[in-house]
Amino acid sequence: MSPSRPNGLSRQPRNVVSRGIPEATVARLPVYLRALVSLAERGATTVSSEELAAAAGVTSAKLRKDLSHLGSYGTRGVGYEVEYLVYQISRELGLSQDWRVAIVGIGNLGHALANYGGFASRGFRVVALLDAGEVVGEKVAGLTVASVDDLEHVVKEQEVSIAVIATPGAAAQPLCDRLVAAGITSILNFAPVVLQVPEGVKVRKVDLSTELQILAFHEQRKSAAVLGIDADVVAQAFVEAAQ
Amino acid sequence: MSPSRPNGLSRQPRNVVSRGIPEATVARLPVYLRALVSLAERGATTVSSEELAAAAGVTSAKLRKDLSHLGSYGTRGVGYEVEYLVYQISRELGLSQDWRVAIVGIGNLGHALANYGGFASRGFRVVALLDAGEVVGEKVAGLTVASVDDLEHVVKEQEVSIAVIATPGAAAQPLCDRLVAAGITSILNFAPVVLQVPEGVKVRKVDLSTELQILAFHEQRKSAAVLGIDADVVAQAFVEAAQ
DNA sequence: AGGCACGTGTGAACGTGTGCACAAAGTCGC
DNA sequence: GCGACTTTGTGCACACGTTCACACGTGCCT
Repeated sequence: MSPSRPNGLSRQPRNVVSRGIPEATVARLPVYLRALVSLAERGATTVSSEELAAAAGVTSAKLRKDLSHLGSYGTRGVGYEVEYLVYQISRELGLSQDWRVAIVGIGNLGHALANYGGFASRGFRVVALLDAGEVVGEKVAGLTVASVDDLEHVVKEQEVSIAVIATPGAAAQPLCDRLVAAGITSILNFAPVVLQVPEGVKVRKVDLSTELQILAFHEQRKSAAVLGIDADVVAQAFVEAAQ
Repeated sequence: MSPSRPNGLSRQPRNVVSRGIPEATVARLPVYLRALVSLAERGATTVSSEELAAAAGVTSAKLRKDLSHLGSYGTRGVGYEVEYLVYQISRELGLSQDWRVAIVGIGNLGHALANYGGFASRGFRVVALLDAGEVVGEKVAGLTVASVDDLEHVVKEQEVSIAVIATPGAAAQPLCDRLVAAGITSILNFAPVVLQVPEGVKVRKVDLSTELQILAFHEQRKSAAVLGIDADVVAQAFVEAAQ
């Protein structure tokens, strides 16, 4: 039964990517990028960590540490050259190439996503729309909606590398399985379910009601705090009253 | 010059709320809740940490630790009673009360959000839609779209406690300022900008292209790894070629 | 040319989050 | 009722992330 194995083996850091860049930093790079582009449009040529941090909503120390993971792209006593930094972050995020995106599920949200201009702006091109309903055959945002029956074919034909799932919850998992089988390894999921995928497939989830629930939690705490009430005590009383 | 002050003072933990519950745990509670409701619909009355964890996409140890922050609601040797746990998590998240939500910006995304059924399901009620364009006066999802000119009035009249911003980037900050001035302290932001808000106001951001960029980063790394190439080396060569 | 002001890059300390492994606590069968 | 089995709740160790504070590089001014 071997009660205490040494088990110091097979430990691979999963949150740190390759030889570099912590996950938390990666998640912030897009924010920096947007802030930089915005600054560039306003004509700025250099920017200090303090300024950029303010624009991105983080502290300057965090920003500097994040950027230091990409290399030493700043100049001491001056700051960072905006254009050069835009280039470096874009490159690191892989935005030099064009990513071909398919949207699965053309309901309200799918429509909105298809028409959303923000995709094209930075390296993302929506190349396929898929649905199972009456929308099939219609033109949406310049593309004809294809049937999910042809999913495998469309994915291969259009060389899709990222899929966006915007279906009702029940349809998401089966479609996800088919996408994975078709070779997709990056999925952005808007459906309110936790997708089960094999190792090597990356899923990111965007969930509206989850976000609202987190806000509600904090809002509730605030209300209780204003009244000078310990929320836990209230909760306890509530439980007892309910019993 | 006092080279090393002890400086252990005025340190208040900001990520831990009140007397309890770590932020990371709060972010997962909605996921557990959904998994539990789904299980309940399938007729389950009790569930083990192992099962629930699988359904929620986390490890069982993490789940147990998360739930332990709410109290001891499980039974050793058996598991958790599904219905009771649903109740406890709902209560903790503040879903016992109805949250009144306003959506600002009724474009493609605003439409989709207004029609999204997932809101009503758990304590969230959309009570106001606001826009500045031609949509004003139209009926969307059973509500008449009001003008943003009346924002302050509508917020007060409808007792809005959470605002959702779904406008273009440029409009977001001014509207945010007005919402905050009108007393809103919880905002869900879909606009592609970092909102600046005073202390005490909680903003959560959902950003489609940010998510795609994070996926692209990992996808890029994967491609390079498959080819047996160190991505950093490629990047370096790329930089040199560009100079 | 030399000092000075400025701002980056980073080592070290701290706090938060995760994973392991097991004792405590409960149930079920006999 | 007692023992074997199951599963929770948690102490501990470690990994990750953030913050602090300052040395050092860079440009500017005299």
